[in-house]
Amino acid sequence: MSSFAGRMKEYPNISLDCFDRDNLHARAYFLSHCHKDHMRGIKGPKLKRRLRSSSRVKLYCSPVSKELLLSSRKHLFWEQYIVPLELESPTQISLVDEASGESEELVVTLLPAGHCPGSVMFLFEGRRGNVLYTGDFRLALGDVARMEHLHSGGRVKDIQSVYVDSTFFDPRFYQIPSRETCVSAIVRLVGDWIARSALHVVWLNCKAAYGYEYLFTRLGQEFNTRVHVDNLLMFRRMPEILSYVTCERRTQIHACRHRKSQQYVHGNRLPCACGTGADLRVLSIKPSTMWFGERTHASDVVIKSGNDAFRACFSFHSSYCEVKDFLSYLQPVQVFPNVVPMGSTLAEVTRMLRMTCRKRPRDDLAYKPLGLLKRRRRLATLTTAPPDADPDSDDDLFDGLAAALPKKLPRTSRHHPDAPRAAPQATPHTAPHATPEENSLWLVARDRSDINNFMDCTESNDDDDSEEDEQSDRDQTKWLGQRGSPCGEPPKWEDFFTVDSQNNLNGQRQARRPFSPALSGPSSEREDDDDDVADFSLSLSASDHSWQKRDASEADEPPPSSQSSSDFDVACTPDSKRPTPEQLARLYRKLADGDDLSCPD
DNA sequence: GCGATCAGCT
DNA sequence: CACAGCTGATCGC
Repeated sequence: MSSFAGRMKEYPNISLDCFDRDNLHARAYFLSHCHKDHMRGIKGPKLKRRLRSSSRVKLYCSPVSKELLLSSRKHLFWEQYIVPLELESPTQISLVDEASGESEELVVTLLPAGHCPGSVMFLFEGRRGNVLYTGDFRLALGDVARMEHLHSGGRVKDIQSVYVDSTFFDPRFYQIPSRETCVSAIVRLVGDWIARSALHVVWLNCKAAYGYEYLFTRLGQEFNTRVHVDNLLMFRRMPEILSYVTCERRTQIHACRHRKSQQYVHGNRLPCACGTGADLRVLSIKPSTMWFGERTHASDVVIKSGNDAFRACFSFHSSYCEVKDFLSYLQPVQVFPNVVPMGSTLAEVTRMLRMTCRKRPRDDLAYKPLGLLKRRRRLATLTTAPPDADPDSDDDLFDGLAAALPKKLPRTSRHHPDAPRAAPQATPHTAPHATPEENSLWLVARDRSDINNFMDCTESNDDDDSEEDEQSDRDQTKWLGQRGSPCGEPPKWEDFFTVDSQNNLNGQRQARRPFSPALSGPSSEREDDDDDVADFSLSLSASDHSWQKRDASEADEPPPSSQSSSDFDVACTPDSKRPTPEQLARLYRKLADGDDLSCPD
């Protein structure tokens, strides 16, 4: 749950995801997505008065969030104040103080966040630096490198602060199975069950208002059916979702809810069939977050939790590993947590986030040639040499550090804070479906952040407290220990998927109840919502939604890598090229021999 | 009567 | 495996 108070220190005249208290005086509002914990005060009477007395204040959000927000009558008063912004379209905004007339210019860009329909991150660029507010997000490893608007001139933008979704920024939540793995597991579980008979139905015990839609659409596609939900109104302009959900109860897949859902399902009845004695076999699936430690061998993605009941892994938020990847890539000057992870403290999460930051302000650090490490600077695909570096000087070698590094570890220079930071070019960090060879190179590329992390931790010894040193040591061990993969050995989530239909789904027959015709009667009080949809068509962009249907041409592509939790079609970094197999083979030979990698072939 | 806040629950 | 959100009790205006 977000505990972000609404304002960023760089731009205190705007408020994000919070609409009460001090935020009542904001010159502009931003809504990252339509979950209630990001809408505090959004329908408050004080805010309504403020809006009525202002001619300039607006609410900026994605077009999908606008639809979702306005689908509730309580929020209709916002309609004239909402400015929907397309994703990845930088927009200049004037923040005007209506009393004094003073104005501040700001450029905002919405980036896909992968949390729920319409969810976005906000990148602000203005006089006080570039600041990224992530809202809630689930991005896979490497996604950040493919976001064009976080780069400029082929380099990562200089980010002053990131206000980050730290829900799972705790090593306990080190890895969470990818979105694709989880959905595939649920699809298989559902398929095994509903194939048994027309009376075998599935109930998805979903909690949040939005976020499960890509699961519904995937199930709808797989089984050529629709998922029964309570209300369609909010999706009326979203045909990609709408065509896979229904208010008609006569379907085998349900995500309907009822105040006493749990007890009805225990009685082998669906929430929508409460009070009837339908002779159904209901399989209950509760999507819930499952996580695995750094060295944990991930177990099942679905777990049997009772008679005809399963929990299935599902996460709206990035894992520790994914958040760390995100921040290590951006290297902001500061990071602030939006959430205190369960069982942690604000101080603890803040301390851990600091380790992903640049260690010194860009203006304060005089560049030190990195000696032994500097040669890696010439590995053009991975790093860019600082402009003032002398490539032939062997002064100021990090001898001690070099000795501490494993001999065969691929080495790279640390980014000079003033140096341009290269966006990945040929790094398969950006390749969603890498071959084994490409994957290996990707691991090399990943080692850049791993080693930077090592360097950062090592260098922090002289200016950080001893407690932090201990943590740094632990992190060094962790990151070096898992070399070969961004998160240890690449987990093959597919291998851990062990829904054994024979063992798990058989042999739990319960006494059947008399079938009730109620299920085939009028489907719902709101069933005619189905008719409301024809005259709208709000297109969901591919980069905005993971449930976007894939082209037929993509059907034969290999499955995404194990940690690619996001299914977004984020554009590749401009000008990137894939290395040829020959180039890769040469590179691996050199790596294996510990050779200098910088010499061109 | 309404809103804010919190505990309890799922 | 812990997210997101509903319900009900309590308090203040």
